[in-house]
Amino acid sequence: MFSTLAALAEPNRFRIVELLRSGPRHVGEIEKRLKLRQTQVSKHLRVLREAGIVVSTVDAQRRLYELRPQPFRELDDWLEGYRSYWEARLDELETHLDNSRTE
Amino acid sequence: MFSTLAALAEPNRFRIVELLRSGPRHVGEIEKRLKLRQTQVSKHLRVLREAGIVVSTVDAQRRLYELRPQPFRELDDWLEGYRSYWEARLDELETHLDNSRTE
DNA sequence: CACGCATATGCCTCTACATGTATATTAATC
DNA sequence: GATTAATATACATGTAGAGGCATATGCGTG
Repeated sequence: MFSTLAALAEPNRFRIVELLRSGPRHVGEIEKRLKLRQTQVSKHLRVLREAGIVVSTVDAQRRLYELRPQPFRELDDWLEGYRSYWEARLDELETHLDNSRTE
Repeated sequence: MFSTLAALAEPNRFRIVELLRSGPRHVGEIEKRLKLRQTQVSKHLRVLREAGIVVSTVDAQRRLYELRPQPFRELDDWLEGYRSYWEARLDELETHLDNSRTE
């Protein structure tokens, strides 16, 4: 869970994930689309791979990267525990806090 | 969104959030329950506060910290965009990837 | 108003990580 | 088999962040 969150917390990795949502991509595609250096892309993909967020499949001399659903499911499962919490407060719109808020 | 993810990616902050899920707590309570130093707790709470994950209300010389629902809703909304993605693959169980997986 | 309790902040250190540059690896092509 | 394309890795550098320690701030109580 931590590795998932940490991986997604980095802006460029987040962009990569968002791009991969539209379908698998080669490293070179990611590089061009997001205007990143090749080494940056490879390194970020490594972090994403080690976090289980993507998998790569060999495609000739290139590699195709693709999202794995599992970490997203896990995140969703974790959030599930908070859903009751925030849904209970939907109507309040947090106005009861705005009065005495510190910041 | 990044500040939310970054805040949650830190293990001790994650524990604080998990603790607060059961209800608002004072700093001292968090300190004892999670066996952290007071300054650690205060600093982590600051990060969580700046990320909009918690709010503090003054309670005499103490401060009561409480979760805000909004960041969780935002995370959920973001995940929503991936739900169709992973639900489409629920049946496959990713077996089609295990064959050629690189790692 | 002096003291004590609860919490926040400043400073220091250490480690982790993001980037850049150079180079290694692997596969396709001639 | 030498060359080129696609990707990965090693090394160096800068910077942000987490923890520890000391101290400041704020509030209540005597």
